[in-house]
Amino acid sequence: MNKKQNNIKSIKYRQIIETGTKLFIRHGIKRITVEEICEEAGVSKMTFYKFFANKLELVKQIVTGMMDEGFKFVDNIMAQDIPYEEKVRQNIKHKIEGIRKYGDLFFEEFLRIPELQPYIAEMNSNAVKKIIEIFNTGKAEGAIREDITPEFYQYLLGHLSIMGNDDNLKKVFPDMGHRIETLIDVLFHGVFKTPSN
Amino acid sequence: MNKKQNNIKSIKYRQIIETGTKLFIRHGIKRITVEEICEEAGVSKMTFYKFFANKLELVKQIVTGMMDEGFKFVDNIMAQDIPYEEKVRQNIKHKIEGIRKYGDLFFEEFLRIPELQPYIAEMNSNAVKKIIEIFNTGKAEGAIREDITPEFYQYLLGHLSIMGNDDNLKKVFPDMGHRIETLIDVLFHGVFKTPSN
DNA sequence: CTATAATTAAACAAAATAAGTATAATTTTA
DNA sequence: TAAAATTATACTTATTTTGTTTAATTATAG
Repeated sequence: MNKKQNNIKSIKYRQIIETGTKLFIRHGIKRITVEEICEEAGVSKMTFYKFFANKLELVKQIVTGMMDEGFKFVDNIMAQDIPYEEKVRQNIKHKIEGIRKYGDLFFEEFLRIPELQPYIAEMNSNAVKKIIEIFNTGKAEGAIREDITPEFYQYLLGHLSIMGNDDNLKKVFPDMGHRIETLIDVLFHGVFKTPSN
Repeated sequence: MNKKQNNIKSIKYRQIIETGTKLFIRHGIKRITVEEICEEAGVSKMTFYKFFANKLELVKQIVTGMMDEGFKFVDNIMAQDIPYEEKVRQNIKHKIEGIRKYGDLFFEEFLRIPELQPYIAEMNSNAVKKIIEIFNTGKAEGAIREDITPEFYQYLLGHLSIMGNDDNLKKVFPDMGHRIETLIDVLFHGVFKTPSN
């Protein structure tokens, strides 16, 4: 009746997650085999299959972990006593840094896996909910212009992300921090109620 | 009787070589499939197998091409009218740059492929021959100290290569050019007959 | 110390992927 | 426009990967 397996976040589990993440980032998902992850993580195949039904379940849990971390970060920022605009800026920068850190290879392959489409849709929905939540906070605080709709806000955020990772823009602003700041300044100039408008 | 296939270095052939090299450098040899190379190179599988019996034959031809290019470079340098010591310096720098450019992944995997061991041994033997040839030129020109043996010369070169790619040394001398210059200065100080000795 | 849970190692069948070939059709090129 | 080069497709065979089963080993809590 001793239930040690309740150490759900056991050391082996974390080793698999970390190694999987590392290998997926470097080589993409399809190139990496379960056995490879096990060897690199110093874990037997049986242990892997104890925690994950298959490779795609591992992928899901990695992404879920990333999302959770992201939500936690957002919540921390939103609880701070700083201007709303500053909160949004920090959130955006954190998100884009995350995308950069994990690289395109992993995300782009992840998004195209047919079996994962329902999961991806749900993650997306969660993300949108969070964005709307932030948006509503801004509205409530009177920090966002009245005529900006949530849809347009989302649209701006999406394009900010695309532009922030654009290779041409990287040539113009090589430093990521500066690039993102500039993009926020330009794209969100008319969104926030600052002294200037 | 028209023999177009005598375009041995045809455009398709070069595309396969280039794409294969690129993919092997990024992901190593074992992870890359023949079909993947074909797709990326815009070439059908049949064309691939016209030029190469299999993936390892492609690997061989890539390495042979690299070696040939290296030998050509050495011959050019040696034909120039510059001090012997300067020739050796340029050759060493070129070789180490080559190793860096192709990265560890490709070379390390390449060197461990069992089926390629005879080929590797031959390439090695050719390389050693070339080194000895250069050494003998130096001896003939009186540019190398009398008591330096070819074996010791080779030993020094080998360790120069190892040290030039050492991560710890990279922290001390981040710039590769400076690092190699310094190593040559120190390790070969007693090899060349310079005004100072 | 000892029972129990956790992990491993090895062997294995089934599934999936990759290799390599044969054929006919299409495209290039001279 | 005819020969050569290339492709597309379909296919068989080989190899790799998956996921499971089993028994043995290791770690741990009481």
